[in-house]
Amino acid sequence: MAEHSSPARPGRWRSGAESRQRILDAARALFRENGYGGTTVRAVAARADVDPAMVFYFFDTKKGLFAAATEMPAHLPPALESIFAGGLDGIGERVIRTLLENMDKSDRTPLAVLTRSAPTHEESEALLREFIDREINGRLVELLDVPDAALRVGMLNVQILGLAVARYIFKIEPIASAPVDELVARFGPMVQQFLTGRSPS
Amino acid sequence: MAEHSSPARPGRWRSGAESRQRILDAARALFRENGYGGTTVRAVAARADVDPAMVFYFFDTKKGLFAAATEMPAHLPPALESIFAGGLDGIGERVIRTLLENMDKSDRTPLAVLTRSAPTHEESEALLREFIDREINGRLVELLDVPDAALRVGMLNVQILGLAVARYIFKIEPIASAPVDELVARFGPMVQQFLTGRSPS
DNA sequence: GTCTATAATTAGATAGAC
DNA sequence: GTCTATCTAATTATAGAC
Repeated sequence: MAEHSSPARPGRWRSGAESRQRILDAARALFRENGYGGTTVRAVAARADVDPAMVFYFFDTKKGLFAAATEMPAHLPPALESIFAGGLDGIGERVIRTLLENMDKSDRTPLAVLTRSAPTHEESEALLREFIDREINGRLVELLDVPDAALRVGMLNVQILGLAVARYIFKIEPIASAPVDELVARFGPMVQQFLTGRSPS
Repeated sequence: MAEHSSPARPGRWRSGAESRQRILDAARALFRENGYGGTTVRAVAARADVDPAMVFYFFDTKKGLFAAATEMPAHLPPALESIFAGGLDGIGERVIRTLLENMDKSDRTPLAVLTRSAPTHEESEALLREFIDREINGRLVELLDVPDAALRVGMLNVQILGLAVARYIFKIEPIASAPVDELVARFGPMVQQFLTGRSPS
């Protein structure tokens, strides 16, 4: 929480871009904590230390702010590349590690934001499902090339959502405090098994 | 959605208990869909086809309504008994089947309601964690009797939350539409393995 | 770009008639 | 037990000064 401390250009204390960024950061935090309905534009403005009217200036409507705040982080897709780059071998460990490392350090945690909030039921579903389908499921189903690939990938989705909710939203112990390596060691081989192991049927 | 059809006692169309029940049903549905902040007392009343003032008459405040609506269903604890009754043998299948069968038919789905909604961040955490800790984790940790029991049970929590979110909230396919038997066959042995199998460390 | 002032709406909650 | 009417406060959103 650094107070305004820009030494350059006296008389023009904050750039528009900085205000915009402060608003986005505040919005993401509040949407994640209180959901869409539970978050007010005024609260976002107060936390960002800007005037409520500025929020509408930049994002027009509350929904516009939500859409901007829940945009997927730019640095996640590159990380996803490295998951698939190595092929199926060891993909269980890689997917769990990539997920945890990104969500641990990310302010955005889009999964957490979306699970908690959403202007409406349908929009929330669409946003999250589209992202997971496009970035993970589709490519993984191709890679697996087995008849029950969809179900196996579905099981991975359960792990992703379960970890996100348990670790970041409800902070259920010991999952919330476990080191990444520990969780990778536990979940990685298990994921590897149900993705690439023989079918139970 | 049966319309008022009580043949007894003409002139007194709805009992207080019935109105109370209608309000609770409507509240659960809306809290689950839109969260606490996104649900208005007026909307609940409209859906229950009663006057908004009635909601306050029965539950005093919006929070009181939420507390009543998210009360754990009475028929879930008995079901939990049967999970533990059989001991560790086959407990993986039993816990997954019990969870799915109860949530599939329950209007209450406390997990779904709680994951989505909550008056505040902290209350939501407390409610859900307390229930899971008391009804599942504590007893299971005892039963396991191994040094890393807490982590193994934590992994089960991840499965429970992941299944709940994927199947009931975001309806991610093919998890959402898969028959219970299929999911039990997939998740059951996996759960059994990480609960009672040898430690990976 | 930023703020003041305020319009328009909607929320939770109460009083009291029936 | 149920409804009408209403109060108060807070919310989204806009207009316009600086």
